Amino acid sequence: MAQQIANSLAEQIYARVKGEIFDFQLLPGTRFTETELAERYGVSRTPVRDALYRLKREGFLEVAFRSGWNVLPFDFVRLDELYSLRTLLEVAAVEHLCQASGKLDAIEQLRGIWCRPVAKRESDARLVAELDEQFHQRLVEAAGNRELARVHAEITEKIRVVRRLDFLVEKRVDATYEEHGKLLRLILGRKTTEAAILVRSHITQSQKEVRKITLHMLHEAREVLTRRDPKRAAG
Amino acid sequence: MAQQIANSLAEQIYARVKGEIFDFQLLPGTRFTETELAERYGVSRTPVRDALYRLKREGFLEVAFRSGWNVLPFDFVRLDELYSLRTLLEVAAVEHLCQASGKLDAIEQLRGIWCRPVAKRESDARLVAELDEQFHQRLVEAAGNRELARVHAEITEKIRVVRRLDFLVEKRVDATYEEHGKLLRLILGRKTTEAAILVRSHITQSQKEVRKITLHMLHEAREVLTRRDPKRAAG
DNA sequence: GCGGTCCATCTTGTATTCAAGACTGAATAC
DNA sequence: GTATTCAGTCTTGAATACAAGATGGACCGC
Repeated sequence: MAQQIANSLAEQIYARVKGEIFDFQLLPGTRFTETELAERYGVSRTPVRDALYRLKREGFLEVAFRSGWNVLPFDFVRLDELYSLRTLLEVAAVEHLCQASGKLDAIEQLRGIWCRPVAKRESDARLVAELDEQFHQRLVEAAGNRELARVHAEITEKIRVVRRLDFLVEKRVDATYEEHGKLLRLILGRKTTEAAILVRSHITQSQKEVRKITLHMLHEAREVLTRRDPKRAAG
Repeated sequence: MAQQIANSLAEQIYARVKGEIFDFQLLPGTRFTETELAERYGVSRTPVRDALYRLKREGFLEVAFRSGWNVLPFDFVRLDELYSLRTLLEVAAVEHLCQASGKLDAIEQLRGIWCRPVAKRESDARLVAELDEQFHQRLVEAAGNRELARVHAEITEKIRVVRRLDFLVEKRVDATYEEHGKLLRLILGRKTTEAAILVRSHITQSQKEVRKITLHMLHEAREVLTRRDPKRAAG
C-alpha cells in the first residue's frame, strides 16, 4: 500500500510559517509575498501556496487578490469566543468521563504528571504550557468522542499564541498544578458536578487572564520568547 | 482594496466535487486521479489539487502517494459523534439565547417560516432539509459566538449527506415543523430548561434515524436523488 | 508645489513541465 | 501452470512558465 514516507514540503512549510507566527517573528500586520517565502525557504511557490492557503482557512492569514499576503491581527473577541467554546467542550468531556462506566486509565496516567509535590514541578513557562495543552487534550480524548477531540485540538492550536503568556506569571503555574490535581481526583471519584464546576472555573480563569492581555503585553512577550534567537526578530 | 471578484477556479471545483459526493455521483470507494477530474472539468490540475486537498482535510477524500485518490466510505460512528457534538453546541446556544437579555429578532423571523398551518408547509424533502439546516444555523448564530457558529457550520456540512435522508419520510417532516415551532415559542418565552430539553431530544431523534440508515438505504436514496439526472450515475 | 495619468513592475491564480517512484502486465525461469 | 522479474506507463508532488490585473512611482499639465 502506498504511503507518504515523510511529510510533504507543503506540510513542512505550513509548520514553519505557523511557528514564525507563534514565535512573533511574523507579527500581525506583516505583509509578504509567496515568492519571498519561497526564496527564504528554498522551495518553489507551489508548496508555499498550499501552506498559506491552509493557514488562511484557519484564520491566521489573509490574501489580497494579486496583491500579497498579510498576517491577521489578534482578534481578542475571537479568542474570547474560542475560550468559551473550549469551556463548553471540556465541561461536556469531564461530565461524560465521570458518568461513563468505563476505564479511566488515561486519567490515572495524568495523575503521575500533575499530582506531585511543589519541589518536583516544572517551572519553565514554555514547558508548562506544553504540558497544560497535553493535559486538556488527553482529558477530552479520554471522553471518547473523536470529533469533539478534533475540534478541541483545533481550538488549542488557535489559542496557543496567548495561552503561553498565561504561564509567564509564576502564580498561574502553581494554580494550574493545584487545579489539575484536584480535577483528576474529582473525576476518579466520579464527582460529576464538582468536576464540571472546577473545569469550568479553571478555564474561565485562563480566559480572564487572556482578557487582560493587551497588544503591549504581546510585544513584551515577544521580547522574552525570542531572546534565545534574537537575530530573527523580524520587523 | 483588492478583492477577489468571482470565486476562484479552485473554489468552484471544490464545490462541484463536494456536490458530486453529496449527490452520490461519486460513491464511497470510487477511485480517481487528478488528471481525470481536471479533464472532466476542463481545467488544469492545479485548482483541482487545491480542491481535493481541502476535501481531504475535511475528511471526505483520501490520497495515496503516487497512486490516486478515493472517496472515503461513510463512517457511521463518526456521524454519530458529529451528531453528539452538534447537540452539545445547539443546547448551549439555546440556553444562551434564553438567558441573554438581548434581542431575539432572528428568532422572531424564524417563526414566520416554521409556525404555519399544515397546508402551507413545504413537503419537498430536498427543500425541507435545506430549511432545516438554515433553522439550526440561524439559531446558533443568534447566540452570538461566531466560533461556535463556525464549528456548527462545519458539522452541518459533514452530516448533510445523511441528514437529507431523514426527510424522505414524510412523518419526519411533520415532526420537524411541530418541534421547530414549539422550540421557537419556548425560546421567546425564555423557558430555558424546557427549550434545552426539547432541542436535545429533537436532534437526538435525528441521530436515531441516522443510526437506522444502512448502506442499503444509502444506495436506495442514491436512486431517488439522482433520478433527475440518471446519465451521471458514476460507478 | 500639487494632482492626475500612464507605464513598468510586481503579485497572485492557473497551466505546464519535470522528477521520483508506485503499479501493471507481459515475458521468463522453473 | 505458477511465481518472479523487469520495463513501461501512470500518478502525485514540486518546479517552472504564463496570464491577468493590481500597485506604485515617474512624468506631465497647471
